[in-house]
Amino acid sequence: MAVAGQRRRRKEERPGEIVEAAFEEFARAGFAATKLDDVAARAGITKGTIYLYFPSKEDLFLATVREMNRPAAENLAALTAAPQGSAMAILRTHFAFVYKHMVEDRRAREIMRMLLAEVSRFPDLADRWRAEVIGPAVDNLRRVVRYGIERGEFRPTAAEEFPHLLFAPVIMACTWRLMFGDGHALDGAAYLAGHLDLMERGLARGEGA
Amino acid sequence: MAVAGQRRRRKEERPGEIVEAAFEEFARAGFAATKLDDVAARAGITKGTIYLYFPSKEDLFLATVREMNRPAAENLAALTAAPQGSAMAILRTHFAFVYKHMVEDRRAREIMRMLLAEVSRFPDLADRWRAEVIGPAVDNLRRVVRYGIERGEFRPTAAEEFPHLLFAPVIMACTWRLMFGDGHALDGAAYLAGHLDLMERGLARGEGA
DNA sequence: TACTAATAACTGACCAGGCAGTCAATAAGG
DNA sequence: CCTTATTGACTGCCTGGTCAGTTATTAGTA
Repeated sequence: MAVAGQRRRRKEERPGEIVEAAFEEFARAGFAATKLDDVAARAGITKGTIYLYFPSKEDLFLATVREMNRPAAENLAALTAAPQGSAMAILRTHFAFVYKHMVEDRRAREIMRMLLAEVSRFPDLADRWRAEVIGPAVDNLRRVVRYGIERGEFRPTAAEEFPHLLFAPVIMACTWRLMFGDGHALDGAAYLAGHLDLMERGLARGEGA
Repeated sequence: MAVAGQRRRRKEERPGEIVEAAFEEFARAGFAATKLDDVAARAGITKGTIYLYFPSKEDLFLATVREMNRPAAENLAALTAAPQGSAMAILRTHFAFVYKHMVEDRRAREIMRMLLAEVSRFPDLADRWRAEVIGPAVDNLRRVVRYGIERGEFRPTAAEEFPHLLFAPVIMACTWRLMFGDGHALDGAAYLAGHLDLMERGLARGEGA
């Protein structure tokens, strides 16, 4: 938010500032209800300036979602190393990381809300998201489950076909918080610990097998 | 969708038909992007008639969400009977039911989308939904878990504090389908079976305890 | 250093179209 | 023929998008 009054030329910083402001407005009100004048005001500029950098409201929205997704896609890459050691230990650190980045980070949550709300208007957005973020995440998780099974640490379960079952509590916490606000947030260490505990017992090879 | 041409007076049926049409339009486009002319056209009437029965677009939206929620709230009541027999058996029938009504029923899914998308515009909507639908569902689930623990069938787990952990795969399937469309739907019998299997092993009292 | 010219980032006033909400006129039905 | 459900044309506001003009900044000149 620039100081009012003085006019400045800042070709380099503008796009980022506009996207940042747009994210806040789109997350709050949704695509249709967001006014570009409000976005401009939040970025400390006027509506005309937005059109110097983005050809239309739709393009601004697409750019915003893509930009906000970038860190998720990048962080994901760090998780695809070849597994070694206890599979359960890998899952522990994996989910600790995922909670940090999907439940506690407001941006990731709001992206989910925006995508859910606007899929009908931007159909390819969800497809891209699946291809670039969610798909790899699922594959990654599946790899760890397989590794655990091969290693004799886990029994064979549907989690191999549907790693989503393991991931589900993350989405639940995410959705809960989106729906009922930070005040009723569900997570915290106890929730994660409970998730991991149930998962461990659910996956573990039985004592007598 | 009435036949075009003839004009009819149907005071009794109108509100229901309008709400039905409004649901389709709101679910498709969201609150802000929905045009009352489109709702009217879908209901086979004109915009003016809507205002005979609903004072504003916002009121129509509220009525729509409330109306679509009614079956969920009613069905829920059937599940609150005093538990008896195997706790796991109760959970099985419970989740079979819930999948039918939250994942396979398009309406329930779309309601979730609408609520998620419009919470910032209708803050009390989510609160009411929590108080009347979700809250009781969570309590109900918690009761079953407690019953299983008291009965010695389940070990004490975080599922007592967070029944959400058990419910999470439902939300996951729901969200997945909302996001990626029926074509990529995740559910089916295998998913539910896998969910139940992991849950059973996760909750079960260990062999040697 | 000071002054000028050229460039282009930025503004703000302005349309044009769209849509929520209104109401006098119309016609269905008893 | 009287009541009232329904219509559809109308209004006023709102907002995405435009563009001629303004001004910060840089390059060039003395």
